[in-house]
Amino acid sequence: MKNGAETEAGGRKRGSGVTLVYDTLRREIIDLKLAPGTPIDEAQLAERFSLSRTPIREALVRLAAENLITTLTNRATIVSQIDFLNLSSFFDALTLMYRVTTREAALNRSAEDIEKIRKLQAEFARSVAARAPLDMIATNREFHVAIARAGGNKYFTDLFTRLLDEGQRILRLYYSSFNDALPRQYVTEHEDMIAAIEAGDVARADALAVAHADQIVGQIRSYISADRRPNLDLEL
Amino acid sequence: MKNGAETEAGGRKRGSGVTLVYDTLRREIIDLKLAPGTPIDEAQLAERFSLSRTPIREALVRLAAENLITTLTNRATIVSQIDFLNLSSFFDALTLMYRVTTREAALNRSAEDIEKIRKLQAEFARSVAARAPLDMIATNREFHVAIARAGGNKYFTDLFTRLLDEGQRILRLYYSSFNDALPRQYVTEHEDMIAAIEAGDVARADALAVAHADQIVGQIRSYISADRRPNLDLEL
DNA sequence: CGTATTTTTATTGTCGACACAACAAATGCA
DNA sequence: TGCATTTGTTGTGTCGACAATAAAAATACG
Repeated sequence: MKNGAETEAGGRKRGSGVTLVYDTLRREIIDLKLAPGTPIDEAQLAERFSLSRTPIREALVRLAAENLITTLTNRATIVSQIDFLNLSSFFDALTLMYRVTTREAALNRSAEDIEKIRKLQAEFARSVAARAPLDMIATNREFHVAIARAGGNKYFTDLFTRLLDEGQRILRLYYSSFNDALPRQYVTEHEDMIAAIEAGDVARADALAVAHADQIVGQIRSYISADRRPNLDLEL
Repeated sequence: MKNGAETEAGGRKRGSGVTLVYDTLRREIIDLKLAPGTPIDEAQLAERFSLSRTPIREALVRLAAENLITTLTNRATIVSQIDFLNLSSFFDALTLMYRVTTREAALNRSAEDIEKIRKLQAEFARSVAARAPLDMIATNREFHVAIARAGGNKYFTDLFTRLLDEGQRILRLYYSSFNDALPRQYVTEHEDMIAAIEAGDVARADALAVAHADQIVGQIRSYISADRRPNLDLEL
């Protein structure tokens, strides 16, 4: 082994290499370990994972399909830029999906669903208490995905997950630089949502989802206006 | 040339092969020329397009990412089954996106948008008049995508397009077997929608979208209950 | 004759090598 | 010096071949 972080080789099963590369890169991109714009070199990755370029390429195609990387034909492929120009569109979409998934959950939740959601909410509360923004973002995502799953509509869950993953990068970008004020408020909002879902109170679930989404959107918006980064990161 | 339909070779540009294969297969799958469950043979496609298996494979990965084909590891890859079990989830999602995109269009439409929409509506009307169900389905799709584009939210447009493409297969499955009663009613509904969008009447646009979606969903539902196919096509 | 086991076969997953395209550097010319 | 042209470099796109795997076929065994 050359060094801990760079070498991930070893006897894997036949189809597993692609998945490993895909999962690893995906995580690194979402966690902003690979900054937007970072060039991706196939040969380099091939060496890192002790694979040929073919499976690497396959993983990259999948990432490109998710719009996590951008391939400039015949030239480079880079980590996709975060699209600050369409931010309000994104927020609209996110808010809508917050609402829809929470409503559906209130309609269709089962006892096991509630249990799962509670467990994830506990994790979320722990992350907030520990003032760990990165964990908070991750557990918050899991919490809402669990709610979407409880709703039982795979199309909604799918669309929502996609949006959350895209948003993950935006969230990390801002939360990680402003980690003083971790919003404990979210914890109680989550508790209220669980109660509304468990009670099957669709209207209340909806209202809470709106409030929660507005909360998050407002917070990010205030970060953005307090920051000058979006103006610098404009795509060219 | 061996025969007209199977050979599509010739001097293409470097990166274009993958796109061609992807587009071609995508269309054939959506048009049900390749029935759900049809096995996909890489070598066979390689020969058909006069390419090596590598670019074919890349196209297949992209189709798999869109859930149009299903790859059974190490064994076959087949055209994805249509998911009749989650049909009502699908209809819920479709209805929601009909509403949202039509609303947004009423808010943000420009004069050019309206022009484009009208042009596509004219095509749609022609297809209905010509009693050409396949054209009707295609132009209907384009009509609604244009509305979504006019809304200006790329996330909504993207999600909606994805749903429409998935639905395309369901629509074709039923419309092509019941092509006696081509619903002329849709044409006037479309006209009303355009009027509401142009007038910026969000509430009316929303109501029309709901009615339109219910219309379509109801029609497909009645086809399904009049048919025994869904019970036969259960996945195993 | 039916079942378990081996062999064959078909097809995928992976590899290393090469061809090509775009950019960068170097060179030639005015 | 300023610009056009050539050459070099880097990294992608494509290829043909090989290895692994799982189903089907063939064989052995009760």
